[in-house]
Amino acid sequence: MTTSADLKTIGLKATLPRLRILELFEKSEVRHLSAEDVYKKLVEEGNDSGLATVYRVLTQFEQAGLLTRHHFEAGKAVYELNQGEHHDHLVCLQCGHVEEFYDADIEKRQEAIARDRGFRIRDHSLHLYADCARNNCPHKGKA
Amino acid sequence: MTTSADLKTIGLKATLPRLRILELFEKSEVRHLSAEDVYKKLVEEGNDSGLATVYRVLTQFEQAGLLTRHHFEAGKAVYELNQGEHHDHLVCLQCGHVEEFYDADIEKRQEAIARDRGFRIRDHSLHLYADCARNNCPHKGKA
DNA sequence: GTATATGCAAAACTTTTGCATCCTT
DNA sequence: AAGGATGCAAAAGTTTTGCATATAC
Repeated sequence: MTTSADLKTIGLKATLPRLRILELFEKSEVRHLSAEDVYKKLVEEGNDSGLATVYRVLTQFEQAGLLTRHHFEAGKAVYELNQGEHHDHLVCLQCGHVEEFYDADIEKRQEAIARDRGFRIRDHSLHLYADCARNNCPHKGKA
Repeated sequence: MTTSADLKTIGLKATLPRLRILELFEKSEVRHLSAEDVYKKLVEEGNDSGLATVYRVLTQFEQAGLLTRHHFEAGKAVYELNQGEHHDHLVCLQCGHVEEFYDADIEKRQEAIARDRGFRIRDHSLHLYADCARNNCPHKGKA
């Protein structure tokens, strides 16, 4: 749980929109949310909120390291709570479900590849796009 | 080199815009081009071209397997010629230069990870974002 | 009280679509 | 000749920005 103090620590005033957006990510079952997703949820909850503020807050949170931004294959960005542990993404093309994974071997190879070429990795993204199951997508039919 | 015949093979008429765009990718030093990049180059060359056509053609070429689309971290898509050999990308955050690489170990691990979870990989993207060298970016200073 | 943040509306960008005209086959 | 392709303009979708008002400290 993130508190007002945490926001101040990163140099941001603990305003209502910021607290609400953070809480939303912390309580959401769906980890990856777009600006539009966040905006809609805020509106559903009542209390007015502006889409522009959502974009501004998401950007600030990303710069502060609270959220991580991804682009996947769609034309818009999605954000997820940054909980320290790095992971990559396995995205089902059929139902859109996202699973996360971490593989130490892959991480090591990436480091080695960059080092061999004289690069220092700052960030990376690995997305596997796949079909999760035949007709009955376990995440679609939730069976 | 791609010819009119190749376009017909994939069910597309060999029109001037399509031939010009394909040639552009084949002759370009920069492998990754956005729709806007392509459009500008066509305009520079003379002969009128519409941005809408560029988008349509790029999409068709991608569906036909001639081009591959990537999203990197910017808000727009870039395309590159699909020359058969799969590869991943190492992008320099300082100078924007893109190097390509292929690592069999990583490919194998990806397959294994997806298989373990019951997924079948259709596509994937691995992007390493890094700094290529200290001040004198080899690709910036071309030294 | 002051500086910062918000909300609204307008703008900037990327991409898509409708439609009359043009070009390839 | 016929159907698909193009170009223009308008629209749709995402993200940014200007500015007056409201809020946190």
